[in-house]
Amino acid sequence: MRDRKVIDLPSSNVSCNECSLQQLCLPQSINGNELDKLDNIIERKKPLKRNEYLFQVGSPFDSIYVVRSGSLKTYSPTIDGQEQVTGFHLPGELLGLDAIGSGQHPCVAKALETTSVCEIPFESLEELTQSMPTLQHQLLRLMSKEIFDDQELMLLLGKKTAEARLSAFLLSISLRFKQRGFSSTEFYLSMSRNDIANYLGLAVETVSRMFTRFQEDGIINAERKHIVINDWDTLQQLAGISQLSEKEACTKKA
Amino acid sequence: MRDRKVIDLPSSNVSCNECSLQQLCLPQSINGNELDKLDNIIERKKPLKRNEYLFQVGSPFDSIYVVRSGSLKTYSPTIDGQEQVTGFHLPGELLGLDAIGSGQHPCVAKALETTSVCEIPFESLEELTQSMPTLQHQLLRLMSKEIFDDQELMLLLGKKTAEARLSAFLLSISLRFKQRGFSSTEFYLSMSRNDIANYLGLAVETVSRMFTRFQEDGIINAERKHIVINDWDTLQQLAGISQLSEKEACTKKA
DNA sequence: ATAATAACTTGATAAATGTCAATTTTATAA
DNA sequence: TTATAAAATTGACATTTATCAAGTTATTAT
Repeated sequence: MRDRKVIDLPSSNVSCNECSLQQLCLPQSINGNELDKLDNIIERKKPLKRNEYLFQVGSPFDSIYVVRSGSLKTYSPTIDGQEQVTGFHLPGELLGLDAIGSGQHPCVAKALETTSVCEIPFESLEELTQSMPTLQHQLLRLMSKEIFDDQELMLLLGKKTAEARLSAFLLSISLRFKQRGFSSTEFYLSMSRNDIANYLGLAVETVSRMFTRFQEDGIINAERKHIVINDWDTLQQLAGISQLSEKEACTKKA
Repeated sequence: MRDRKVIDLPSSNVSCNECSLQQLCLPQSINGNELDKLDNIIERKKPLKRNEYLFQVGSPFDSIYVVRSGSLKTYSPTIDGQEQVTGFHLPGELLGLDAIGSGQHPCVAKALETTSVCEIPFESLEELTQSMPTLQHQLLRLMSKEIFDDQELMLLLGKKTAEARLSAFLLSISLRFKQRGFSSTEFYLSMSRNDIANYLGLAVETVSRMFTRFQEDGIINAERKHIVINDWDTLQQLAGISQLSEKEACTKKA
């Protein structure tokens, strides 16, 4: 996938100003002087290696995080020792918004590959939003989007067949790669089949079978984590969700 | 249930100051002078009758809403003409937070009974939060809580048996009644079995059978919408640990 | 490079839940 | 009130997906 990227992912010390993720991130639609202020409160942490944790369940909530490069999964442990994967997080996406209410992280965030993040201390961010209405608005928008996205997933989990779930998952990933300037038809999945199954509320075996079937039907090519989408239209039909709403929610500016 | 209520639900023209829902609502932890300011931007709408709409899919987003009395359901139409119920909303709970991002309501809000709401124009609210850090913080907290709650539901839909889903649903409703000063062990459900099934990602028939089984096992008394919870502990066990407790429950009775 | 481990795939079987159909009960409207 | 429609329940059956088991392929560590 690396050779297919259209934009460069920000390396560890680039400022918001120079960051290619600006349009997907908090800085969207804030400008020069204000951007510098935001930039000043952001801490750029040293990259996480695969399987390292960004935060654990119960960790005190101090900051929200934005993925700069790489990817993470978040998951909540259940009473009976299982895990429920609640999301995958690609560059430009926020983590930790679910902890503001309680002051503690309700889930674990674990790097799926070498991953670097920006840390945004929440108190400073709140102070900053007091004098920057556009920043506040952007924060609210991003939180709202997360609520909206979660509801889409609820719909998926509640109503859809295994086939539709995997289709929707692949389309979602594809779309998000596209928004980040990568190919939407060929990419590497950083998460395991197990993670995908868990996220979609299915057994690993079911997911594996679906991958095989999609490949047999010529809809995709899947060689382990390397995915090529051959037939976007069929995939959308199978997913049975409105790609419209998804696009609008992601690209439209309020 | 009406004769069991501990607090009075606010009637249509009571101010935030006098409102019994203050501690569950946006005003939480803001005081006198500031409360008046919030109070001033809030519009108290005339009550909705059963089956009337608060907003429709695609309605422009101008305001968020707080339930004063009664209840609503929100649902999203799917591409194939189905509906997915995304939530039930009791007094003190917010609606419309999922529309901030796109500027359009992605779901329908429909009254389940005679229902009155406070309308809070979002622009005014954003302005107000600029000078009221505590109000901003409370808004962020409530949005965060919604994200958190949605993730809980995702977990339910992804991982749990029908038994666990209905248990968790009943416990959730019970808890929310309790927080509002009503009995947590005896209440009326304002939503139909169909709505519950849809919300939980189950067939109506399955929900109906579960109600019957819970009743046979003495866990609850369910006469249509009138619910009495007899055995809270078992219900919690069922909600938490699906596989194990399920077998116990089966051998216990059958 | 090789062994050990983890991830993935595939098949057979079982279990849970959905679907269809019929009936009863409750709610709504004439 | 009675007629009509809607909601809820129950049973029989079908289907999807989970589970169990085995084997294969990749990844990691020695």
